[in-house]
Amino acid sequence: MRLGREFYDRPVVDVARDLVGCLVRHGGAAGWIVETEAYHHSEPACHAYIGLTPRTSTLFGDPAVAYVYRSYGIHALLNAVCEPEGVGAAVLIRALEPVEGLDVMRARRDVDRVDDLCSGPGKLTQALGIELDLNGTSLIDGPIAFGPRPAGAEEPVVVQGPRIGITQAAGLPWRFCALGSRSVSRPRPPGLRASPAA
DNA sequence: CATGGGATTGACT
DNA sequence: GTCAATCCCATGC
Repeated sequence: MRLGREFYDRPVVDVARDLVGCLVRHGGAAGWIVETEAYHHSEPACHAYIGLTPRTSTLFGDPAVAYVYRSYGIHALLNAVCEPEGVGAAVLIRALEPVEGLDVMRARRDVDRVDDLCSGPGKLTQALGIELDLNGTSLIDGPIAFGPRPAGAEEPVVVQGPRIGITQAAGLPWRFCALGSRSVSRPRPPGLRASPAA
């Protein structure tokens, strides 16, 4: 079962929050989303901020499509395009908790520890076998599948904080994490300040 | 056509 | 904590 087009055709921050706890499947492996970030063309951290170019055409296109791009020359990062056509917005999938196909993930990543398989945006694409050729493919009937949290599964406690690894618009609290997951890309979840009494 | 920067990771001090 | 690796593509000459 997959999330429908209407799930993505909404404000991108809402989609980012609601994706935490959902399932991603590709290449014989799957994991629960435990960390996401929202990006929107109105703010400078988003690739779509510069406007419509060949690179950003996926972001401005139909929702329910995968936006995959290369970061730092090395890593493929997976996003789900949101909001109506003409709005450049997407949710970056930053971390998963491995659920299925652990052996395939280990073979692709060449690491053993479960917590290291998908605990970062570049790691999870490698673990799932997602590369740039999947940019622009449909999330409705394409190779990458996003599924809902199973009925009856416990709803994750989602904490919200500032996005990671960016310099522009760093103050926007558009990052969402499942509280308590050991697979988030940064050890300390946002909102949990290890603050001794001041 | 040359250049520079980036939504990262892993290795090393 | 620091730092290099390395590819795509937007921008500028």
